[in-house]
Amino acid sequence: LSNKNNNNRILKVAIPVALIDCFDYSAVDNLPKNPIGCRVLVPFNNRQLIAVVIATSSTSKYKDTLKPIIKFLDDSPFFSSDLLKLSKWANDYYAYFYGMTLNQIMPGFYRQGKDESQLWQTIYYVNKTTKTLPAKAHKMQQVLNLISQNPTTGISHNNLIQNIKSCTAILKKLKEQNFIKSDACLPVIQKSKITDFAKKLNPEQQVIYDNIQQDLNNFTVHLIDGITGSGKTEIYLQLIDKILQQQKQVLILVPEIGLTPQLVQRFSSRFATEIITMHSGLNQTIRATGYLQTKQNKAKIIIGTRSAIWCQFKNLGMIIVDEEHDSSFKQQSKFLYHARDLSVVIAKNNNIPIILGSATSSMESYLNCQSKKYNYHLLKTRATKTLPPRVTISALNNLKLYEGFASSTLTKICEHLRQNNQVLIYINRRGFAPKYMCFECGEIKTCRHCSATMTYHKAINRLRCHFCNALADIKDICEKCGSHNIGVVGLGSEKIDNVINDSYPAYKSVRVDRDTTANKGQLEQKLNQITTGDCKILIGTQMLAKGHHFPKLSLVVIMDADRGLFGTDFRSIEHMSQEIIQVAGRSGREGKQGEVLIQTMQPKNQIWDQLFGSSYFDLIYSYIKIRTQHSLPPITSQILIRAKSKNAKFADNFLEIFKNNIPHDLKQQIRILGPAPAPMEKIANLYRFNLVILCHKNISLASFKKWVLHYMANNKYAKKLSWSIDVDAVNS
DNA sequence: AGCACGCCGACT
DNA sequence: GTCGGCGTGCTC
Repeated sequence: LSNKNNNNRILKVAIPVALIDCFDYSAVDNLPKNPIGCRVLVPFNNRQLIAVVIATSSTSKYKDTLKPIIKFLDDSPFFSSDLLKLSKWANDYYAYFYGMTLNQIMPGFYRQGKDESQLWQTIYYVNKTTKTLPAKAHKMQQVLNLISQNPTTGISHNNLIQNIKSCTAILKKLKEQNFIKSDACLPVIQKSKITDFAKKLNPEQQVIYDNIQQDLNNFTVHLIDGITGSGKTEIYLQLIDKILQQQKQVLILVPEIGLTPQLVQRFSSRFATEIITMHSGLNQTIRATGYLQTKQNKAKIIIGTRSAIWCQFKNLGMIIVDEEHDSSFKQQSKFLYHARDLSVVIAKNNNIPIILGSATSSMESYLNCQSKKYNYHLLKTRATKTLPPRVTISALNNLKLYEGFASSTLTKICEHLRQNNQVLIYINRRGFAPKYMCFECGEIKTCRHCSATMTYHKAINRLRCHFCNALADIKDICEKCGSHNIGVVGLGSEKIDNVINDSYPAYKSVRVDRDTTANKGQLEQKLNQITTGDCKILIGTQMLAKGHHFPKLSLVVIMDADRGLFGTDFRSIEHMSQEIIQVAGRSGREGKQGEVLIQTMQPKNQIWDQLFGSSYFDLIYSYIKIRTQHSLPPITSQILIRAKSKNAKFADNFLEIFKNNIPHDLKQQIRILGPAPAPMEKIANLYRFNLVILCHKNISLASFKKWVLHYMANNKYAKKLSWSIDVDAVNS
């Protein structure tokens, strides 16, 4: 083995720079037994960078100019061959630079060159000894007693200093005098305790469970299309149980873990096993520890957000992607991967089942079911025997509104509150009012840096841009025409909150939006207030629409359902449908039938019938027809090429020249739209332009992507603006 | 990507 | 005379 290594002393490494080729270096000292996948520190230009060995070789075309590496950072591969294979595939599919891809998927802790020894904890154990401590050594005795309480497992340093302040010196003394010994190891995951038991599945759930359960040892993709409250999670839980019995690991992906503490709680109350969470809210050390625990097969259930797919599983048995339609599975910067789609690749590589679940499944998944790539499972009754909510379409036409509310809406809210139920008022817009307008000349205050109107925030009595966060002072005179007839237009969550407090002073309300709920602690506290029934009226933006479970909620009011009906993006009608179905699903659980009230200026629009009169599948099917007519995704594959620059013309020209440079043979297979300004043309002083590439689904774009990457890496204008290649973009 | 080098204009 | 703007080239 070492002979073989000696003949392959040239290392091909992937370096985190925007360059396509890997770089060759010579290795001086002994190589690790298996160098491929190890991190190395290399000299690069005038810098030192952390790179990853992806191959060894006996030759290099840079033979004469090879530099030696500085050192190996691992003595065994940090990246398994499985992860190298997956990341290479993802890198090529999403058209990125491999060195940067590897850098991105590495936990921050390891990206900084640290290694696992820095994650170890010191554990103290008692030594069997006949010696006794001096009678006066109270603190020593106290520390020793605490350590003695855990004779077999020992007690960690961290745990000790939490219990007894500043005992480091004492510990040292105890160790010197042989009263205790210490050992270093990874933190142990506390097994969760079972406090909740499996519920009997209803016939519909049972059929799905049986179907999936009969083939748990092969690659299969299942879509569970189940309305809110239909009991998808119970099916997941019972399937997970099966996988755990096989001693295998389970990965559960959720859109935003910080927003769903209830979900983690639900999982940990059902299994006596090692459960960890993986998301960006954790600090680097905790995250790296979880990563290692997963790699060592010590973590059995991994609940995480999109980045959790880059964990190295030892014995993965199943993947679950909850709320699979959610666009937060798509990374929006740098390496633009889709965690749901890559999960399917991971399942395939591991020959294991994967379950996608949602009440508002994505078009992509429906299409894959239609083409029999995925297995389709429908859950159409609520598991708790609660009737689906009663839906009222409330026409606002020609009505005199009270601060955005129809009087019938206010009456309805009263009715529900009197019955001691909770009411949710959904307004997908934060701030007090989205516009500040001159009623004389119609001038609307826009952001200096963005092509957006500024939102009035009453709490600070200033205008704020929701795209770049810029602030502006209120002027009581129009800058354009000098009129004093100037003020706010439209509704935001802050205003609704004010109106509700004035209208229903007897009932406590809570507002959940990014302005009032900046950190996770606040959200959890507010969710608690809601669950205990302390608050009667909930006012919220999207934050409240996702995945939460409010047992006492009986009425959902959707203030402004028309927004999104005529969006610029071809996906906006789909997103609006998902949003309304998701928020409507919050009402009526635990046996009570809920009610949903939709305020609209378009009561005759057929969308309301489609949304609530038929299945979500039928609705999506009607959208699919439209996409088919226009050859839009997901009927076709799409690549979005973005360019942004301080100079609008420059970004526009850049894409135009790019378009004209596409080789003829590659042009044959694609359709090009644009370049055109992005829907939000200017954000933070940068002008954004898009070029859309569309292509028939069964034509490979691999060579096109490769060409684009080469073009960008070698084009001198590409360095003067910021560009991205977004494969399967979820927004424009 | 990120950094050095080098060329040019505008300040002490 | 020098500071710093950014255009260009290079990385095994």
